[in-house]
Amino acid sequence: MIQKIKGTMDILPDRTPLFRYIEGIMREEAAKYGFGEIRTPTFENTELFVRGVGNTTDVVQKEMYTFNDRDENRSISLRPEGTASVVRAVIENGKCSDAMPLKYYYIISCFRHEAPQAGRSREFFQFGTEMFGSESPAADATSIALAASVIKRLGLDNVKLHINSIGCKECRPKYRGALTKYYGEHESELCDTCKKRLVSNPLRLLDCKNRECANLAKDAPRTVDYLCDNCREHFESLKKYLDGMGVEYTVDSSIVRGLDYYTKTVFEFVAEGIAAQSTVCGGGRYDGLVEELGGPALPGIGFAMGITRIILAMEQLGKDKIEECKPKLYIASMGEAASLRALSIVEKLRREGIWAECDVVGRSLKAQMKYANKLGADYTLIIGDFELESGKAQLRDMRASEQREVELDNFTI
RNA sequence: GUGGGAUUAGCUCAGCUGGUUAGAGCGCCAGGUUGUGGCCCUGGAGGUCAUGGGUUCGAACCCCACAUCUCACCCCA
Repeated sequence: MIQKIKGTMDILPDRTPLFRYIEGIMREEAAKYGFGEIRTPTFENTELFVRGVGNTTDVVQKEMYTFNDRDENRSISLRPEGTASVVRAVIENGKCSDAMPLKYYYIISCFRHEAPQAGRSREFFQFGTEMFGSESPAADATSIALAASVIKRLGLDNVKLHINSIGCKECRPKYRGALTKYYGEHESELCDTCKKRLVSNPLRLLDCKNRECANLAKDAPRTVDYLCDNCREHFESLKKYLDGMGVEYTVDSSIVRGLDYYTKTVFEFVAEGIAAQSTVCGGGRYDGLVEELGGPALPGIGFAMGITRIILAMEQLGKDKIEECKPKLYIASMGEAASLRALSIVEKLRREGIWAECDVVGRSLKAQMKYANKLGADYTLIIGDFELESGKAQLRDMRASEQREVELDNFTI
């Protein structure tokens, strides 16, 4: 047989209710916070992601699904994340002239060619938001509060918020310098990959899980000590907003995001007790991105929440069991005439909005009763030739195991 | 991309140092008398032992390759 592509998944009817439940909460919360849904194409010009996500990132360098368009021979890519497309759409649709802020959310699948493991697949689902046009930490706090609200409603008290500030164009180089200097003095103690990172991306040294490196990170210079006045004020103010809004957090100087566009605020919601991919939601501010992609100098902030990682966190708490809807009524029939009648009654009830089922495979009465039981039907109506003639039938209450006679043409359950 | 573990029925797994027709539980289907579910009992269907090579008189079992899953690194949601 032809198998599915590595790192993709089939989600069957026993699991889709959980996805719908989670996505439903995301939509409701987003709406409450004034975010409107935006839908953008699954694929875009490769250049959009190269410029938007950053051409030094692993995501762009080695994880994108990139191919040439059949008739125009241009390079297009499956989206590896959602932000770049939204920024593009906002610019392209002239939304930069609207009243600020602009608030969008989306629930999409993204694609990255990575080695699959727990909480990571090649096609993955995320809930994301983007908010444009406000430099104020109040905007950051609002976005974070929305994410926190979704997590709270899902009952994930094993998920904690970590925040940090990585500064702006002004202060980041200074911090970077201090960090390079500090780690340079301890280069011999670093793991091999960190030695490389020292040159390529020193910020990433901070969250290396290697024991030696993690020890060094404890005494490493912290971003918050190198922020320029503007960034420091912004961060301090953000904390006040979060305090005032009752959003709990811890400041975690090891948080660095891997996409190039982040500035100032960065944050992660981390699930405790999950082995590897424990970051359930990640986001931050990206003040230069809109301009980078050809729009006006519009600040922005957003986050992305991994739906399958959320499910992992829910599973850990045993909160992943979502009750499926059950048919209220099952009609068991015997004989062709009764089957015809069963289908017509079921169809009528369905049009009235009642959930009803009947036999469509030609099972025996006993087997139909078993099936009704398996479906979890509340009631079963039993009809055969005798009932068709008399116009009356037995309606069985499956839970109470009692039955009563009802009019075939006019009965209620 | 780099390592470790795994792959036997729809699902979860047994299968002794290679030895005839590969097993269990659950699930599915059908029965346990004439038109009534859940519990119990009986029976049945269902497997080219992931795939392709190799070693051997003989391979689910040993060797190689490949695929997928899984765990970790890397990176990220």
